[in-house]
Amino acid sequence: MKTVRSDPGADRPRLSAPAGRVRNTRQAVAIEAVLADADGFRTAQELFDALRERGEQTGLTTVYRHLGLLAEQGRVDVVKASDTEARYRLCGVGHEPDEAGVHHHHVVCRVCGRSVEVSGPEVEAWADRVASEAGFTEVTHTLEVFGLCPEHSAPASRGQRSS
Amino acid sequence: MKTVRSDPGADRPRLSAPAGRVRNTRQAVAIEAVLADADGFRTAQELFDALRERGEQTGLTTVYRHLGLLAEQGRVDVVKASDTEARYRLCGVGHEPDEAGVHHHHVVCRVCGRSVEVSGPEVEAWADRVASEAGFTEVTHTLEVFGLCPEHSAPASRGQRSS
DNA sequence: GTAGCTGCAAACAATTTGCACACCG
DNA sequence: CGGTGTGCAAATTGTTTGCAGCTAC
Repeated sequence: MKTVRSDPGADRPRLSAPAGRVRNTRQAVAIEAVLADADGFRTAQELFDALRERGEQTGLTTVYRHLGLLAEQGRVDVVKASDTEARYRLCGVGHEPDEAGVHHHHVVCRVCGRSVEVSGPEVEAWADRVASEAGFTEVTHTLEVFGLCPEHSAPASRGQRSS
Repeated sequence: MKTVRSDPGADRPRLSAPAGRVRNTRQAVAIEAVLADADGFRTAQELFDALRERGEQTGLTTVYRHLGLLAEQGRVDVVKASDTEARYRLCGVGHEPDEAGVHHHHVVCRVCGRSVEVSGPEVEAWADRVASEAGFTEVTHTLEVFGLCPEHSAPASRGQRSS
């Protein structure tokens, strides 16, 4: 299972590199860059691959390490698309050291991994309510929505698309 | 040479062995039995262990096999409590070959694994709505709620989380 | 009697960790 | 320079698969 990614224009302008507390190493910047470049969720392997395309021979280990670090800091969101596949994505929302990020969820395209960030107060409330009704406390929840983005939606009953 | 299987006669407590398509083997019955006995989510390992306690020397492989089979048939629900841990639980709701089961979610206790089944039409609707608004189709979602059941909730100490 | 189960061990895939070396600051 | 970041390879873990024998029907 190899996703053939033809990334046209592998040229990447220097975007922000606000490492913060991590050393400003080439790899750290590259990883955040490739993460920022992908507006969808990607697996560590995909990121590693993308990194290589850029000419950055980063090690898979390092990718994982930074991914975990970023996730811990709340700078990336993680979803588990399948049993053994975790997908990461840069998260631009506030992430105070204390905050750990605002609670939100994603609608992820099953084909391209592109995603939309959504905050659903109703869902939070619902989860809290049903759990409380059952006598549960310290309620947390995980929620991910998957689907096909407009670009990859199969024409069902509307007009068929030529391409 | 395999394990000494003390099978005095054909002593088979038929609790619920409506396998349907699986052979009515001792292991199949035992697995469903132990699954039915546990009213909470359990890992394959835990089930395997419980099986042993009953004197059924079932192999871990077989447990996984039946678990996967049952999950495929919609007779068990699966939640991924952690990255690499899947937990299974018998599900009593209808499961037509076409239906694939009624969509529902669970509130799972982080301590004992006990769970409550909940159906949240609101959430389904919400997920559908936000996804549609984003132009997504073929929407599916995964949602699990974790917490502490009344039995494991701290009655006095309210501020338990400090980290 | 035969095809489908069972189970042990080896295979697997994603992720983590140990350890030696390179680089940032 | 000092310590942190890096990377290769080996270790881990939960789950799957191959294959020979056993069992249900």
